Amino acid sequence: MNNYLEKLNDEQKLPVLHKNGPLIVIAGAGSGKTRVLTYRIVHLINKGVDPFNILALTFTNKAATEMKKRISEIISESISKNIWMGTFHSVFARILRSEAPLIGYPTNFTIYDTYDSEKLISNIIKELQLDKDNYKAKKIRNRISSLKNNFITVDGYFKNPELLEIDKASKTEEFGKIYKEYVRRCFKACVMDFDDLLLKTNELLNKSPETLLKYQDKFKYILVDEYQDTNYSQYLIVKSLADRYENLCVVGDDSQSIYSFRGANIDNILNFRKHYPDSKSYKLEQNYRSTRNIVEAANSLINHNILKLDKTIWTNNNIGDKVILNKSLSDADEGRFISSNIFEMKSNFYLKNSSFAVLYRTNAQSRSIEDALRKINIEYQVFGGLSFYQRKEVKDILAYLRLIENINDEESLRRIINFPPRGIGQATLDKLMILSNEHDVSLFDAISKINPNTKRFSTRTIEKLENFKNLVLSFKIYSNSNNAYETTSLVINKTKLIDFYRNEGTLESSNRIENIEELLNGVNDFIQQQSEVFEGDNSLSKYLQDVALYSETDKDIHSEKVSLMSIHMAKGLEFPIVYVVGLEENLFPSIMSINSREEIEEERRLFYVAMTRAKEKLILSHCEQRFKWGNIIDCEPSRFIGEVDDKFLQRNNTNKNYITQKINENKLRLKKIPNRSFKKIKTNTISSFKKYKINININDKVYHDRFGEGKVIEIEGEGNNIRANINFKINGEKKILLKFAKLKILK
DNA sequence: TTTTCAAGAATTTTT
DNA sequence: TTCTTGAAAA
Repeated sequence: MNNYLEKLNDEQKLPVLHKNGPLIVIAGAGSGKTRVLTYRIVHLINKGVDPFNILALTFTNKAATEMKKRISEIISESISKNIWMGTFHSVFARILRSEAPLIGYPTNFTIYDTYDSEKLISNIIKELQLDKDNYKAKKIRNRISSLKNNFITVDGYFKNPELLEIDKASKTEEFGKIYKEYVRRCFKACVMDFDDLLLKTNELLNKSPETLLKYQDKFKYILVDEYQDTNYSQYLIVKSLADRYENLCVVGDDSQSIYSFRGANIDNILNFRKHYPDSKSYKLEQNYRSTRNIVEAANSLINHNILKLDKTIWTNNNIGDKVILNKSLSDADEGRFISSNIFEMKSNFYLKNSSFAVLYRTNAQSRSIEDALRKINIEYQVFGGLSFYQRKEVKDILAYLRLIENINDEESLRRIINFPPRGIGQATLDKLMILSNEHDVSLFDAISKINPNTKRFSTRTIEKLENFKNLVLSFKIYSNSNNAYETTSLVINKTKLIDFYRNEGTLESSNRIENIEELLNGVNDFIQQQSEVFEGDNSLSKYLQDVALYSETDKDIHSEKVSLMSIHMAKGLEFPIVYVVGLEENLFPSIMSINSREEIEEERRLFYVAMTRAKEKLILSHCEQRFKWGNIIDCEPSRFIGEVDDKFLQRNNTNKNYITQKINENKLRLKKIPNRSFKKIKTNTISSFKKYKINININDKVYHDRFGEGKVIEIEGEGNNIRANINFKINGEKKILLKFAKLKILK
């Protein structure tokens, strides 16, 4: 045990040494917040607190892992592993896994993500025969989510005249009906959505005083990171758990509250002193991360916000370069500026790709940056957007797995009952739904309730349904005595999904096959990890639990790649060189937020977060025109640019070749750009493709790993789509995408 | 029931 | 532009 207290400055030491009772730490960007949390936990343990009695709630799983690692380095891993640490969602999912029966749920409940919930809601809207122009599934889901995050149940909704009035005014009088049915269906399917993990935890703690007491006694010390982004439900949970001992430590920065769309309530942090009158308040104001220019530029921006706690962030660091402000003609131009700038800096300062991050307001903006980086072969990694686990083929296989685990899961069943096609269409599904309501059983169990005499189903259909049922049941039995990897392999083999995609033979299906293989590798990694953990659990059930709460923020940053991500995703991270792109009105601040002062303030905080990610250099960028849905749109510079004090800015005037660039760009646009509708996971396949491109000719004899020996008949397509029609000796004629095929040319 | 095709809609951030 | 949805054809 080294002397950790020496590694803290005076203002950091105070909250670490604070003994019992509530405390709040207002920690400016880059002020060593994680360090304080880490050392406070170490200090508590040092002073005799049992690690079993500590609960630390973080914003991402990665942050938890990171903190655990740091603690392990100071004290031993055998001690630190006993601390409960994780996101609200994962910690309380874990608790619900054992306590769910107390609120009528089984322990093997499935967790729905946003997409699943929306699907279910849109089904309900259809069933209730509501006008879908008025009742948009997405909006309804958001509304349900925000009610749940404010701990307003269905009953609470119907008892609240104001809420009813709102729905009446917006012509969605039936909202309550949808909410009620949604909750009923989730319950019936043994499903919780993200918001339920918090809402049901509150229900559990309210309903069962013994359970509340049990966890109050267990978690004698509670620490909450990123407190500014907690919602009301989370506030309630923390409040009930901390009620007995009041050893609650919350850390956050009101200037970095950026999740109100997810229910985050900045009042939680602003009113902490009111909620806990006996609490002590500490401030961390010294920034260790960024140069003085960056810190002060960011300060000058955030000073435009009215709603904030009083604090002054300062730094002892070097003054550094001024913040660069770039103006480009178009989004493509902006991409080119960034890629060439990265290239230049890399060679001037011997930097790794991982020193750079490009941050944007919306995920869609990554494309122009990706294109530009790809063109000059700079490796990059995109975070967020369509994540791996949201891809169709991956979700399909997960749906099989989830159905195996929880046979009542309605959405998973709907997803795969006819995929790959087995002749069970909408009409059959509708009838099955009626049957399930009649007998009050799940969709899956409704199959067993079919009575051949009632003639609702044809014999042919009954047979198909029976086959499906038996297939799933055989998977289920197999999974009881086999691990997650073996079960997943079995599912992939028996459903012949890879063959299904192989037969399609398109570039897209090749991509899908790759992703399925990637998923299988992921399951294998999981098995490996579990084998290294004491009493590891390699069951399907454990795997699904892990996957449900995995998020893009948990993804590792690759040391040889430039990071591309939304600003939201960049929270908590830092990079030597940061580009913030698309600083234009209606984009940043978003067009959705320009109508209210509060929302503009949140956008400003978002920009503040973006700026303070940078350690050495910060480059801001905006364009005059942007390509959007096939149209060119003129863009005004963001109001935020003008709010950064000019003395910290240096305007970039490198774009001398405006006109030639514009002409070239238009030429490019006229040329049909190859279809890029699928995002790549592995960026390196592109470069390997280039090598193949030229090598193959008609009449070449080739060897393919799967199909064996064959002869090239024709070559067609362009760019990424180049395909060779090959006649294989054993497998016959097949179209192969050169981008992915590992072909050997035989002499 | 499945496949195909055309018209229409959508554009914010995520556990 | 790209994705979704719905109707018509097979």
